[in-house]
Amino acid sequence: MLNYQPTAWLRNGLRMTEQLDRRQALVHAAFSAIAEHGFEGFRLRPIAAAAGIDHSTLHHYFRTKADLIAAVLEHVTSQFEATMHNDLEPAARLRQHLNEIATAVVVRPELFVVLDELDLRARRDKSTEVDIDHDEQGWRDALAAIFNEGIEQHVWSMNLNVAASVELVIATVKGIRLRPDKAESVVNQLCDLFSPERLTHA
Amino acid sequence: MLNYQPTAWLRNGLRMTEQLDRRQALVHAAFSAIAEHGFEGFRLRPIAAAAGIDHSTLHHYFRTKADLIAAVLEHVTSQFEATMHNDLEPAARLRQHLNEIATAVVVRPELFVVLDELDLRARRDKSTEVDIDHDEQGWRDALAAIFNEGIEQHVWSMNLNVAASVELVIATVKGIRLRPDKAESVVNQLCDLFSPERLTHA
Amino acid sequence: MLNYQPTAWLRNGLRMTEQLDRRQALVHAAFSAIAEHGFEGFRLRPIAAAAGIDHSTLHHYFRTKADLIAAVLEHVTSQFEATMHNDLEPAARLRQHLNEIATAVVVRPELFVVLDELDLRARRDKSTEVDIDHDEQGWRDALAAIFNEGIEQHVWSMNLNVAASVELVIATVKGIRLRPDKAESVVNQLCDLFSPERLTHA
Amino acid sequence: MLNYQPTAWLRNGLRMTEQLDRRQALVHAAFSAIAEHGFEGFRLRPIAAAAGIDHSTLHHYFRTKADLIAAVLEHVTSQFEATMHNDLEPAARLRQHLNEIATAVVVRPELFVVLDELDLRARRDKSTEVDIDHDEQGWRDALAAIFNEGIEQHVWSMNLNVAASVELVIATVKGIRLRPDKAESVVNQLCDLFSPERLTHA
DNA sequence: CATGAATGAGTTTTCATTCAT
DNA sequence: CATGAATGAAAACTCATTCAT
Repeated sequence: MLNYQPTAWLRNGLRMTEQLDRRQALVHAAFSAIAEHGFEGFRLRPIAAAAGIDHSTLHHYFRTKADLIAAVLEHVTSQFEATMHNDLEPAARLRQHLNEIATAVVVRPELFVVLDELDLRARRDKSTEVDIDHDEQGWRDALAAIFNEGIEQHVWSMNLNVAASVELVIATVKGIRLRPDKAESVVNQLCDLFSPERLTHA
Repeated sequence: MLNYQPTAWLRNGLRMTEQLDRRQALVHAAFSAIAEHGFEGFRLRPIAAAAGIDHSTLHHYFRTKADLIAAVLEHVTSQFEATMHNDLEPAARLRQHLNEIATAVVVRPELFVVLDELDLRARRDKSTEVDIDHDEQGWRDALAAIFNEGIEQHVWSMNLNVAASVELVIATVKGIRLRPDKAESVVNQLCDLFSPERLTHA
Repeated sequence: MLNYQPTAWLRNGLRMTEQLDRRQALVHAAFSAIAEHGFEGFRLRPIAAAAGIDHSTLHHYFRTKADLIAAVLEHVTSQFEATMHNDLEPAARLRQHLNEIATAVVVRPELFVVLDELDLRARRDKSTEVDIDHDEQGWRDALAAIFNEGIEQHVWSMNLNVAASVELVIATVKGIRLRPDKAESVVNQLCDLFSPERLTHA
Repeated sequence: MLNYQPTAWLRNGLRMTEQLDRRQALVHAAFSAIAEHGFEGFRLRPIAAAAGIDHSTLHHYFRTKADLIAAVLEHVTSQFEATMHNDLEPAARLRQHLNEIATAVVVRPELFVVLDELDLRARRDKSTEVDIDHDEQGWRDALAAIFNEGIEQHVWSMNLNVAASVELVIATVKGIRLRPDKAESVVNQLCDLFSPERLTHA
């Protein structure tokens, strides 16, 4: 049961499309181009054209191609200020969080496509790696908090390997990013496996 | 508990580096180049140079860049004739299979890096998509067989969503592909969640 | 009796060689190259070099080779805004017109060489064909006007096949284009055959 | 009234298609390729393929591309051993000859297309020029004979400029080569202009 | 005679970037 | 800010030709 009401982080994304200055227009055009053609086919001229300016003018806003890519990366990570619902109990919070992600994968697939391109790129580009890692750490911490709290509240057994569970969630989300049609069922299956009724009895 | 003894499929892969003709040399060079620089920086001249031939001779073996990429794709997928241990009981088979993958991610990370590049590329290139999908379907079927057999043998509850479980496993593996250091703990955590002692009591 | 005073259309052509901007310089260089080596040996690099620019800069002015050829074609056809001397009586007008062409063949043979190359090329290139045909139609009409007027004024017999005569003139001119040394005598011979004193008595 | 019965020279051409050895097959393939794509697009590989051999084997038969072209030229000129009907009176002979050419232009247009390509090429290639000129000289002589005989027999006035008339005929034929649909009416018009009834009275 | 492999010089075209205006 | 012009390095690909087998 996907919730098509975009959450805070998605509204944030949509709001950006209004009142954007030229710099933002370029970042958006670049973002879309990467989503569509990947970095392999990422060229500056079409970006400038999409923003309605000459391709040499683009260099006024971004000195080099790398600078533009950095801006796109920043744009993408800024979209992931996910809202954790701290009022919910841990298991529900995990489910809610994963469902929001699944929804986002369906509603804004390009965001995840570009993220994947950046993830792959991070292997060759240190600065990309740093930014991505920083962003990911926040997520990692939030997930760890859920599990730790759950263990504290005896929702989950003390034997639960928190670090491994966090990485499992992250890996699953990353693996499902490019398959929107399967996102919902996969996160549900994962939540079911983490379901307290089952695990606490173990 | 990583098993550093490469399995059949990995030995196969390693054996390939000996006694290779020119065509294979080119595929290998291309494979390595993609592993290192991704498709973004994938150029033909260095490939030819690495194989010790003139760049125009490369076109004697592969008419176009796309042809070479197709050969790389084939090379990569041919490495994944994973051995399923059908003698083991389902849960152990799943664990064994995932452990082998985790091992492979550590031992031959480039294989998974290139696979990831191809996965991303498949979004823009139909023929890549077809080949990848075909390959993935075999995997999907093998995993489904594990779960179905497990349910039949009452290892897992009849309520287990087989399709979703299969996709969860696949997503997890894909998500962990680029993080070798976390591969083992993540697959173990996933296997634990699928562990019969827990699920059958639910 | 060649008249070496270039007519309006030739002067126009000669004037073009002064004060030309880069685009024109490229068209001129291309024109000369085609005149000298034909399309068979027509390469872009020497054109750029002749215009004193890098060969990549050429693409700034003409996106493709075909674009440059189109510009050459336009340049060539623009040289043929032949002046018909409507004040003369039909037979004299025909003679005058053909003499001007004969003169031009001698004075600017390259123009006719390139035209011939384009004529042959038109067989394989639709857009070239369209432009050439359009240009030729103007000529055809002007010639038809001469003959029709001549018949009206009883200079020529009503039995004169106008269409065939027009085509005969055109064919003759085309056939003589590459033989400047024979141009004068051929057009004179043709005019003599069309000479009224002879034909009206028939 | 075109005569669609091929004359000796055409039958000759058709006979060639039977019992041809590999060398001839290559020449034929080259001829067709030039007819279709001109020298601009004339490549050896497709020729070899059309003859069913490897492209390097082609060099066994023709050391260089130029050698193959020379063979094509020879093939083409060999097709023009036009039969002059010396039994006819001069004017009829001219008409008969031109009609045969007009027919040929319609029946075997490729022959004339290639001839035109060669004509243009002769401007840059001395050996082509020599062969073409030699061939043309035979034609020139035959035409001159017609006119001279005609003058002798008082068919045409002594004032007729034989050389100019010969060139006029040649120019007309060359000019009409690429326009088969107009060939008949043009040669008829030319013959009419040379018609004795008219000219002798002048 | 036939071929597959190899080459080297060359083709058009692209693209990020710079710079003068 | 904005642009058109220019560049240089490089891209993929082509092709006539040679040579060993």
